[in-house]
Amino acid sequence: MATKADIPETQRVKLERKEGAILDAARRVFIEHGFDGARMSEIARQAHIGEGTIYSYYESKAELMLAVLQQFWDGLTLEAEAVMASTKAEGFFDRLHALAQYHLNTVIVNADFINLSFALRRNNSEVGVSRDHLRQYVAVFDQLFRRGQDRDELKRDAILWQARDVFYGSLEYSGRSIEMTMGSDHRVREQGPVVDQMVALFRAHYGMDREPTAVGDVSLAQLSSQLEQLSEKLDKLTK
Amino acid sequence: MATKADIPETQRVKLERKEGAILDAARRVFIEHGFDGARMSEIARQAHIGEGTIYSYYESKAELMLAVLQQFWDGLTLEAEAVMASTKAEGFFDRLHALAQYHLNTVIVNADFINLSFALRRNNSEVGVSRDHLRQYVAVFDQLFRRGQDRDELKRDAILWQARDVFYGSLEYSGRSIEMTMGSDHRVREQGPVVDQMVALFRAHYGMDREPTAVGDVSLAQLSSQLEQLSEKLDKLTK
DNA sequence: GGTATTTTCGAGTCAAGCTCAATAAAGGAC
DNA sequence: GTCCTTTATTGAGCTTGACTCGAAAATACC
Repeated sequence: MATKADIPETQRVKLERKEGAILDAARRVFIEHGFDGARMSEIARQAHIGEGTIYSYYESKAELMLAVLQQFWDGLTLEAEAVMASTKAEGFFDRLHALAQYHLNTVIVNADFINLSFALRRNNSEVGVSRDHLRQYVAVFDQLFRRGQDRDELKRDAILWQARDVFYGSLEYSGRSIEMTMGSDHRVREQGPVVDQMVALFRAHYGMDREPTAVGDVSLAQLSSQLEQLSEKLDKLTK
Repeated sequence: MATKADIPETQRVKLERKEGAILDAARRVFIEHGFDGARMSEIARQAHIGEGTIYSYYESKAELMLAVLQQFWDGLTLEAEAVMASTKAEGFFDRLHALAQYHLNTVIVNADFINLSFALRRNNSEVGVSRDHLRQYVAVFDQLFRRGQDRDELKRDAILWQARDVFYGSLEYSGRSIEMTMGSDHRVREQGPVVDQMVALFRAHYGMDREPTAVGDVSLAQLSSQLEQLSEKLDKLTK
């Protein structure tokens, strides 16, 4: 098989356009019917090609789904980055709030795709969303968190991987709880408290202690230490 | 079809034994080959029955899988309760540590079953692990948490649902990270820090404020108290 | 022992993923 | 433009595996 570079431009473009049509049709059908419910014949019909043609682009139904999922995760990453870019507020916690809100909603709306991303690996050996795609997505959080540390809004000794696990893990779990306990209509109402509480947890646990009394360069800890030393001196004095 | 109560004891016992054999065989085959990879013929063979017989016990392959999953979650609940019962330490955080360790390991070892529990609902309409089974499992945590509040080890105003989401969600996410980034061999090594950090987070965020020895976490009230003690000492000295 | 009922069975049906030989389209040489 | 080579497309058919169903075996009841 010739590599892409060997094929003239027009041909290559045409092939990629067709591949895109297949991918679009596949995404629509997978979203509507799920993985098992989706028919290859339906995907072919919607892409205006023969059923056999799909198999000259993708080895199997599972690999086609994989391609759809990777496109999906790439889209999520771009959207998350867009959310970060469009957030007017500069502070860490405002941005975290925006990211949490976006992610929780995403998790609920796209629950089936997200589940499939992890379930596929099991069912079909060696077929799973690549680690890189997931890493790229969570990199949005990682960057935000590190920047928060640089700006002294977060503790320096905060552990990034734990914060990441808490953030994405808790929101995913909350999302599942929300969609399990209520119909698809009034989901939005319950998302607020979840996001607020998540931000509150981060502020309390990873945020810098912002005591209003810490005037100048003297911290409360230093004051406390000084007091203890003074107390010891007095103890010696009185004996 | 006659109900169970109408059938004489011997017959009922025999039928339930056969149903158990099917369930056992199904669990083995599902674990080995996954849902799609599992063949109904293989399950029938291992259960020493005809393939058609399965369908007089379970409507479909998906429903059989559902039965296996429910048995699986029931087992998890029992094990979690056993872990709580066998933990010698009475304190909340020691028990939480034990539960976190158990759950993280469970999530890693049974990742495929757990994923399938949520993925199945999507693929096959109306087929999913019942909310009750999941609720029963997380009830172990809920009970522990409430008891911690009763014993004044946890803040009274701590929000149970958030703690639950953080606990199970984060551990599940951490488990996925662990199994994605390393082979099946040395998983145990990486579980320690995850569990420790989870307990530390709970101690800091949900736990009652502790003694003033904690550096960097000194409240104004504590400083005030120290000052008052010092003042008393000075008073005695000057008399 | 005879009959009614229930349970078991596996060959057959059906549906869907996938293959492949035939066909069409495109590219290149002259 | 024509011939030939190479590549892309196609859908009828193959294969596989979940599921059905009529018949037979087992069981219950009298």
